[in-house]
Amino acid sequence: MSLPHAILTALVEKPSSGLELTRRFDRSIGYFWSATHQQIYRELGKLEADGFIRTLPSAQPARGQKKSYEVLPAGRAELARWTAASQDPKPHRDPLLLRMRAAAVVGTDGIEADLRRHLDLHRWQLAEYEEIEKRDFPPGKDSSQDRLRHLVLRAGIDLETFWTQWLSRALEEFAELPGHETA
Amino acid sequence: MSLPHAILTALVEKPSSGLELTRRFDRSIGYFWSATHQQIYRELGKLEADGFIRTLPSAQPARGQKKSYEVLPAGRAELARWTAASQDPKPHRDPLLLRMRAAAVVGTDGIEADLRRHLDLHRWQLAEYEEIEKRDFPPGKDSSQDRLRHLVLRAGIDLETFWTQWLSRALEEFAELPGHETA
DNA sequence: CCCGGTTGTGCAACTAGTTGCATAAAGGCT
DNA sequence: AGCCTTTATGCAACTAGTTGCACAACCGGG
Repeated sequence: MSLPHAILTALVEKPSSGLELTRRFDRSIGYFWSATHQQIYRELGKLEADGFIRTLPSAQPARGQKKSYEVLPAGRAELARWTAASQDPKPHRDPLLLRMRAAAVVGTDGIEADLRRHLDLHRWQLAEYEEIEKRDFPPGKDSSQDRLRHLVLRAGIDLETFWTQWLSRALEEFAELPGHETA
Repeated sequence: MSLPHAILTALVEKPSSGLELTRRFDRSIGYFWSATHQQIYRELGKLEADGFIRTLPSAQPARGQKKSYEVLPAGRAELARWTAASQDPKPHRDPLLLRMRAAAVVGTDGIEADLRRHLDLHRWQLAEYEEIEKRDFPPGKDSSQDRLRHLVLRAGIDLETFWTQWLSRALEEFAELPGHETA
């Protein structure tokens, strides 16, 4: 049940319309909580019905018209409650590790190319994160808010670093496996 | 669509009943692809209907009776196909990072205790993985299968190591935040 | 011998997330 | 004016996963 809170967080940071939220999810919050525009619109409806957000008075509500939302005090309170509440970590689900395990029993034929592709994607994501770090967190920018946000970004950077290293290692390992095509 | 393949992998490794599979998921495959017994039973039914697995002839099928399954050639072929097929990485979803970001806007009150709890859980999991590594992958055990399985376990170890480090750092960071209770 | 706990299998309802498509206004182009 | 693309919002159907419960056989103790 995190999507409504992801949206509340985004809206507290800055009131937005559904599409603006969708774009912001693609760029920043979506790095650790992705959502499609359909999910977002549906959830905005629920949040409004619950009295957590409201449409900004200025905009007239018509289909195809921009409709911006802002967080109400009740929404902020709910967000604070959820943030402080204890939550059990959900078990991981990683198809790539699963495939590696499957490869151990049915053979590694064909998986290598995809591993390379994933490696490229993770390298690309890592570069993007490092770009953001350089841009948004230059030395000196260390208010409480900045420090916390930087911490979150660091998690992203470290995770991508892990994946690039792990995938590199996996590919090296493959190269040493008997029956490997060295051409 | 990974659960059926997770089950096929487990069954290729060793034919099992639904409950045995459930237990094995709790111990090993579940570390990166968790599943409840209900999911497993449902999926076993589908896999049987698809002709990928069959019940071992010996057992008589009655409710409350053990019913073991084994993988048929078609199942093995499907597993090989899936393993080799290219798959796009699914976007992450991490509630803890989301909460940290929310904490940046609504304050860190109350989240610290849960962070400590998570740190303990990750430390515990890390210790378990290291135990398994010592037990199952002593030096010298390095057939192709062992190397691949070890690689998967290494991913688990490295990820837990990352989380323990990140959480420790987050807690240090908190201690330096203005308004932090030092008692 | 029957009663309660454990083992094993399973259904049904619910929740969350994804996919595909529909609708509407606005702006440019000819 | 008519048409095409882009921006913006939204519904409906589907898929995957979770939760709660039910049922059946077996096994031990009083």
